[in-house]
Amino acid sequence: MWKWDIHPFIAHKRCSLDKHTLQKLKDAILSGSPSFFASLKDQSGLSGGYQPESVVKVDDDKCNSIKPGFDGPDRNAHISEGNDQLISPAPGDISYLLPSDLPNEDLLSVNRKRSATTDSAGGKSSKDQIISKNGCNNHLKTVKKHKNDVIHNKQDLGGKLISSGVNEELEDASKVVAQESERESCCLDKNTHVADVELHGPPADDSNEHISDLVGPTEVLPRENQVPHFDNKLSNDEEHGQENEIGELKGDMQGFSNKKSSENMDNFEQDIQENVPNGEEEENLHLSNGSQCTYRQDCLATKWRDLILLANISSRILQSSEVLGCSLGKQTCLGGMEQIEPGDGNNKFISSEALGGRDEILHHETQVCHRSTKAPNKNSDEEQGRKYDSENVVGEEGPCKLKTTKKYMDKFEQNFDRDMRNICEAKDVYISIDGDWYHKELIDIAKKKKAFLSSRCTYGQDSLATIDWRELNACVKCHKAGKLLVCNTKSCQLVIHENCLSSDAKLYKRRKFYCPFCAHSRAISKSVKIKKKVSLTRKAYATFICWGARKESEKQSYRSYKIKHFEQDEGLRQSNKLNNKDVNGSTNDHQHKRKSGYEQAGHSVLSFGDSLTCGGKTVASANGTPDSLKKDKQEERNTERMSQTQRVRCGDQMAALAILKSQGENPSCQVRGKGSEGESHADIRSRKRVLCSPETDLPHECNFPPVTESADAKEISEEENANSGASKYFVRVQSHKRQHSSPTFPQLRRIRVPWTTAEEEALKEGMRKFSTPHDRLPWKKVLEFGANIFNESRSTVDLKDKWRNLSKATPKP
DNA sequence: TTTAGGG
DNA sequence: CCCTAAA
Repeated sequence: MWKWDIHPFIAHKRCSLDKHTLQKLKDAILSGSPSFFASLKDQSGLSGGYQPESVVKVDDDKCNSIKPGFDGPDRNAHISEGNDQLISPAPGDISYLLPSDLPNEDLLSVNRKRSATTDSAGGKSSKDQIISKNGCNNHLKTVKKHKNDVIHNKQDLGGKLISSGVNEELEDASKVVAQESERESCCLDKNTHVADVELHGPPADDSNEHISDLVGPTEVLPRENQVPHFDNKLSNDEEHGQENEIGELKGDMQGFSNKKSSENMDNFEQDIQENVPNGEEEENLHLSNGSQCTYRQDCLATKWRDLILLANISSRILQSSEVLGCSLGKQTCLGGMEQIEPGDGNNKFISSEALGGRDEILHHETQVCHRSTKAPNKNSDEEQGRKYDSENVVGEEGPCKLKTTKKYMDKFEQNFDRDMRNICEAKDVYISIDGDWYHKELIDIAKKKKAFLSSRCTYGQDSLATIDWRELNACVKCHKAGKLLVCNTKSCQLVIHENCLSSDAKLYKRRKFYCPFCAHSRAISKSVKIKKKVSLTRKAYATFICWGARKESEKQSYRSYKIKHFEQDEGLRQSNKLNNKDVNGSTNDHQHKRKSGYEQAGHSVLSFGDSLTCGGKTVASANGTPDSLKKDKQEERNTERMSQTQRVRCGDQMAALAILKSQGENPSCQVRGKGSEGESHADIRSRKRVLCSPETDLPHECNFPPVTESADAKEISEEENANSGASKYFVRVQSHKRQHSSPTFPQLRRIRVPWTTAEEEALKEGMRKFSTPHDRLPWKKVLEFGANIFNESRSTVDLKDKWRNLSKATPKP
């Protein structure tokens, strides 16, 4: 009996026995031999053998209150025996709050109270007042008052209690308890009591006693560990001595500590009041007030257990206080929900929700209590069953607790993970993209959502499991049906009334409604996408600048050659196929030649390719889409034509690098490319190219396919040629900025620019002017001479070649 | 860097 | 047009 709840017992008795018999039983218990109670105490460890008194007691109170119904009663009995007056009034009130302590007394006192509103003739004035005023409903309030009163009384009247014959043990325990209780206002009834005590002043013996009685040995320790925070919160005012202990515990439950004790208390009280059903109370009164008390106590105990479990879980899981708090609240909520009547339950829940955090817990507890009260009459069976389940869990010794806790924890984690996955999947979240921020944010949302949903679970369901509110067709917030907004996210089960959104409903579209969680995470995802796009465009921009800056110069051809070979021979990814097609059709000869050339050149090409792959991003770049390839081709060609100013290029390149760096790009790629190229290959020129060529630097993410010279190019050039002597494509930009080029692959071969007659004439003219017999032909001078006439793409080499061709065509014998 | 020359 | 080599 001492091990476990008295609930079942009481309930059973309640149902099976008539009032008279019950009263007898009560009396018997109350008048039970002290030794018996003493033994209970000893065994339970309440009296002091076991645990650190202070700490243990508090926990015990809560825990024990639930299970060791006996202890409470016994002790109470002791107290009550001598002090009916004192005890019955005040204790009775307290008993509601406190689980086990008062059961017996409660029975008596309560009965008295209710049956004869002014039962406690001997009771203290305060007590009497309370009782008489409030009756059953006031339990909570009364409790508070009583607590206060009790405290005061005890302090003031403490002598009475003591004198009344309260056990010294109790007193001691009570002291300890009181301290603890102060700390741990979290405890259900006790909380209120404690809180009151705290608020009002130093804990009184009475309160302590009650608490101590309630406390059970087994649970004391665990709870302490877990609950500490509560204590801290609540205990702000008066518990300094316990700070040490508390401090230890604090670490665990930070999440809980946030709320304000005062608020909590107030809410708690309100909840209690609200929760206590009048009718039920009356019924209970008839049966036995004591039983009610016990039930409450049990409930409280259950709550307590839940809290502990939650605390454990929370502390272990994620270390996120928020989550923990939520989960706790949730569990508690569960208990309350099911059997509470719609009206009461809803109100309670809402209020609790609004309060959140710690308040929630308290409320839940309250709810639970409430439920319990009702349960006996209506759904006693189910209720009891549930209670048992929960209680068993709770009631188990440390190890068991751990087990269950673990179990819950695991479950919780699983659920959480699942939810996270869902959320992420549903929202196409780029978790790993740009740093941790999004990731964290999304996870945080997921956590909170999870916690939120769990906090709405009903008692019967697995507290840690997620409830599908869609199926329930009930508002997540108010638990009522009606016109509900269903979150558009598939994996999201959130259903809520528009009115329950609390925040701007305008934010949410009715037709395509996303719950606040999903909406926010979606928004984040969007921002991520946009950000990604920005980064891409930025890269492209940088690349563009880079390219523009890049100097093609005469070596341009060289590079393109190289690249071409690279693509062809290397079979550069998919792009090759396309390119090959085009190339084969139009420029077979060239390819072959180039191929051979490539071989001769050595592995420079290969190395180039490697350099591209540096940073691991390159590979992707190789793979391009055909369309993009074509587009890019032109651009690239254009670009190449234009380049000729190295200095400019270098400057621009630097700028581009800077940009890339600013983006967080790893410039290593560029560096690497340079290094590897230069070192591994004898071909200086190729190396130069690599170094300078922005291509290497280009972010491959752009996915611009490599451009291959193809029939298209020819066509284009020809067309242009037809249009005008000089094609824009070939414009050699001497200014700093070149025409844009695609950031992709280097162009294989520059576009052929047919010579115009004007150019030919200029060439002839120039040659006439500058050529000196027996001297090297001054192509450079000629070029400069006709700079304004020659196509920008013309180089000295071109002039030479052209001249040669002209000479061939029209040999001057 | 400029030129010459082979392809 | 491209590429290499020599000056």
